[in-house]
Formats: sequence, C-alpha cells, structure tokens
Amino acid sequence: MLFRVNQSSGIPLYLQLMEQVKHAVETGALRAGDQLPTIRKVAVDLVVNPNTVVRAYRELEHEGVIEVKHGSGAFIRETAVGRASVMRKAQAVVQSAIERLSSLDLSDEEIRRVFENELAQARTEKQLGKAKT
Amino acid sequence: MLFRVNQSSGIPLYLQLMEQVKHAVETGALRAGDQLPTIRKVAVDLVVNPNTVVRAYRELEHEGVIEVKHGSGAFIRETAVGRASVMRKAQAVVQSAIERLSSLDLSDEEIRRVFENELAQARTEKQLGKAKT
DNA sequence: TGTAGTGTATCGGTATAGCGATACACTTTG
DNA sequence: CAAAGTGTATCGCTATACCGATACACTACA
Repeated sequence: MLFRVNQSSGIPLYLQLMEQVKHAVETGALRAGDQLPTIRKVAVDLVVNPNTVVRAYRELEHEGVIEVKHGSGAFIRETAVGRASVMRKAQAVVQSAIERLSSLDLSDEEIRRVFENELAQARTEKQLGKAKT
Repeated sequence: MLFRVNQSSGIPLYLQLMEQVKHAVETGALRAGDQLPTIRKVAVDLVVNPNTVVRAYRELEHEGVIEVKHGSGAFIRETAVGRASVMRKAQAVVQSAIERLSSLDLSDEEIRRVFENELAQARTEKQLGKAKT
C-alpha cells in the first residue's frame, strides 16, 4: 500500500487517505489481514501530521473497513473484503444511471441534487414502512 | 410561495430555502415570471436574518433559477421552468437506480460514495474525450 | 524487563461557514 | 421629488473543520 496526497486539491487529506484504502480493498490490492503502513511512516512519507493519518485510520475503523490494534498496527478486516463484489455490482448500476442522466444534458450539480433528493425520499419511505402506526 | 425552515436540522438555512424554491419550480407550484416573497418578508416570517435569505436568492440567481431585480423583487426565470420536465425524467432514472442499490443492502453512505466515484470518473472520461492529444 | 515499534490523547492555531446587526442604494408610484 | 418598498453591502461573532506539535500508552520481542 502506497499513499499519495494532493495538498492543494481542497479535499481533506484524511479523506484522500480513506479513499485510497477503500479503493485498494475493492480492487483487491489489499486483502483481509493485510497490514496498512504505520501511522508514522505514512506521516513521514507524505510530510503530513500523524494526527491526520490517525483520523483516517480511525474513521476507516469506525466504518468497519480496518481494525486498529494499539501497539501492533492497522489491518484490513474480512468483512470489508466481502463487500468488494457487491460494490462492483453497485458500480455498474450507478454507471449506467449516470450515463442516462448525462444524455439528458444535466450538469454534475443537477445530478447530485436529484440524487440527494431521491436518496432522502427513499430513506423516509423506508422509515414509514418500519413505523407501526 | 410559503417557506418553512428547520433550525435544528443541521442543514444550513439558506440551503433549505433554495431547495424549496427549486422544488416548487419542478412541481409547477412556481411558474415563469412569478415573484418570490420579499427578502424582508421571508426574514420576518421565519425569524431569520435578511442576509440568510439574500444568500439563498443570490445563489439561486447564480444557478439561473431566478432573476433578482434591485428595488423590484425576485422572479422565476423561464429557463428554470423549462428544465422541470427533464428533471422529472432524471428523477425516474435515479429512483430506479437507488432501488436496485438498496436491494444490494448498501448503506446511504456507501451509495453516496459509489455515486461520487462514478461521477468523478465520468467527468474525467468526458475530459479525455474532448482533449485533442 | 527494557527497548523499539506501534497507536493514542491533548492542546492549540488557522481558515472557513453560517448567521446576525445595521446602514446603504435602487425602483416604483403617487 | 418624496416616501415606501425592494434588494445590497459591510462588519463582526461563533462554531467547527482541518491540521500541526508534542507528550503519552500499549505491544511485541529479544
């Protein structure tokens, strides 16, 4: 696992790191049990504060992608790898949807907006379905 | 046009206002030339600072949804209404995609992530297509 | 058991988002 | 041309996001 980071992209560094780990898992570059680079190593290599790497790792742990062991290191979790195939199917669905949206001549912003709207609506409908009254 | 606002939702007030205007346009509740409520009126009704309404209106203008005339008021633009039908088609596309994604047992966060990934990828591919080299 | 390697916790600084208070400027209408 | 109704501009406050410096704590292993 080798990290790269763009200081001037405006995208938070810790998010860039998270993204790269997730992507590596989905492509198979990282597999269950694999150890991630040391927090310090990453920090030194990228000339970044250790805290920034800590934050990335902590959130990845919170999302269930990795397991962080105090004193030992950070490792890819089995469950994370299991989702990789599902993710590939999801990608196909999303890709075709975006193609159709692009052909409607929508801007990225408009696409995002429609998407967020429908997502919110789907969520509330699910909530209503669960409710007992 | 009647606004509502949720102070404790965490969603910025000016975004809530923008959302409601856009939605009203898409549903036909607002039509080309219709005047939006006065900045002051909205501010007073919702117990909100005029600046907040100003921001919402300004961004809506920047997005081409409304036209703001100094001293006169804010009005829905023709072009904005024209997009409404396209938006409805887009909604259908997105909705079915989200349904399929939900059946894959993805969380909202995961859905967003796949979506943003594919959107970014589609954009870069479009760029490559335009490039001459 | 101690030392090197690992993650963790605490504090602080800077930039920015969001919102409010208030004074200003344009336009319509009589 | 004046008054009422409209949008505009400027300033400042507060919360929070992001990142850095530095000291602490756990674990593995010789």
